[in-house]
Amino acid sequence: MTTAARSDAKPYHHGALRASLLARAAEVVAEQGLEALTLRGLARDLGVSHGAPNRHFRTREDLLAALAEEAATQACEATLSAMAEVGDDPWVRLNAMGRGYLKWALENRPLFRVFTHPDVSRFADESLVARMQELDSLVAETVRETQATGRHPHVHPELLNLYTTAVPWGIAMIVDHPGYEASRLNMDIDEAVAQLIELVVPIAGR
Amino acid sequence: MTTAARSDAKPYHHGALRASLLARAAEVVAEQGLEALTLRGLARDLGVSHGAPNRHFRTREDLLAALAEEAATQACEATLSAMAEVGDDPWVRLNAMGRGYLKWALENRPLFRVFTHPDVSRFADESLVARMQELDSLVAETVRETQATGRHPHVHPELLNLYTTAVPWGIAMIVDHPGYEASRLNMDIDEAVAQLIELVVPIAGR
DNA sequence: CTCAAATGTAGGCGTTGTCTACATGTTGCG
DNA sequence: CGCAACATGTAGACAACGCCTACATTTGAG
Repeated sequence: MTTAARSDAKPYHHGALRASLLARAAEVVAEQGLEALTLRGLARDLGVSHGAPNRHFRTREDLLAALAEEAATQACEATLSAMAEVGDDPWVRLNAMGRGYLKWALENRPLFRVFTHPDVSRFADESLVARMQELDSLVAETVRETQATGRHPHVHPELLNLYTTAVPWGIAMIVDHPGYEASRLNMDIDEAVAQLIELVVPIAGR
Repeated sequence: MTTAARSDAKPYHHGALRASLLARAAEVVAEQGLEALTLRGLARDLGVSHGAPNRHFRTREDLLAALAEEAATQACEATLSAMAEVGDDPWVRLNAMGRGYLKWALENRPLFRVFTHPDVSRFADESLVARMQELDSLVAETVRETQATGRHPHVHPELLNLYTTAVPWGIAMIVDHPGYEASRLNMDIDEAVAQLIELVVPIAGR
């Protein structure tokens, strides 16, 4: 189908090739899986030569790392901004973080799928890993505070932390997995997210 | 014990190439990721020619499907046999299924990683999908029974089911993810699994 | 024993990632 | 303005890969 710019003469330079590569890459991963993502395929889709992507991503792994970076940035931002909107009660804060993270994951499935993909996060660079660990530490600290105020006091702290973080992660993964019928979740997304997180960090009486 | 079972001279036939391919493939996926899995690489590792794997798996996807099949079979078996060891109380049954599944996942991480891998389960054939859906139905039915006897009665049934299944899945995914320090979980695995599942389906007083 | 089926080998074709040399726009600076 | 450095895209090469076909060797049923 040769999607090249049919109208006028195609300019020598694409203009925004790096951003276009990232956008198209997220689409391809979401639609056909990570294995279907090829630099040459992206180049074809965007109407440039097969070597052009090399100017922006020296290797395929560099492209994946950039995708993961973008996704992780958004996920952190969603989690932290949700936290910033509530007060100091650790239960309420933890609940808000869970809702913010899960809602972002459900509303940005292509990007979520990218950065949870085991073969993408493997290529994450240092700055990304550091940022994710910062978020993990914040969550772990908040989990500790909830436990100190009576949440499952008899459970090993690391296990409680694992359980708490596993729920948004697992839910998003399952809903995102091929084979899950999205029709099962044709309810209001905010209500669904609230009900789900309430199971993990109940804040009904607060 | 065939004529040239083992000796200095390499026999013309490998003898158990199909099983060896699957075993080595699970190792490679676990150690280097799915992208590092190549048919030619497996052939080299096993000392056969690059075309030999083609006799057993016509395409690379066929190999992945066989891997997923093996993993799903084991996961189902672990879940169902755990369920068979307890009585009829749906809470106890659901708890046992969760423990059986999670324990299997934690003790068979390479295989678990294979069949939860988004680009592997994509290649699952019909029989595998059918078997997995059978297990899902059984879990969903048990979740419904627990809810009918007082477990989170005000939550949307599909959401409760999602939450319940997400926990073992998410925990195993997180522990399995690159970057998680396994040292955090240097406790008895049965005790850890029991504490985790108890958070989801408490059976303390039963 | 005979011979067909099963299994492994060898080579070829097209695609991919990535390197290098070259071409073409863009920009900073006198 | 002119022009040199730079950024970006093109084109060709190479090795590795999946997968196909032709051929070689072993196994096993009759």
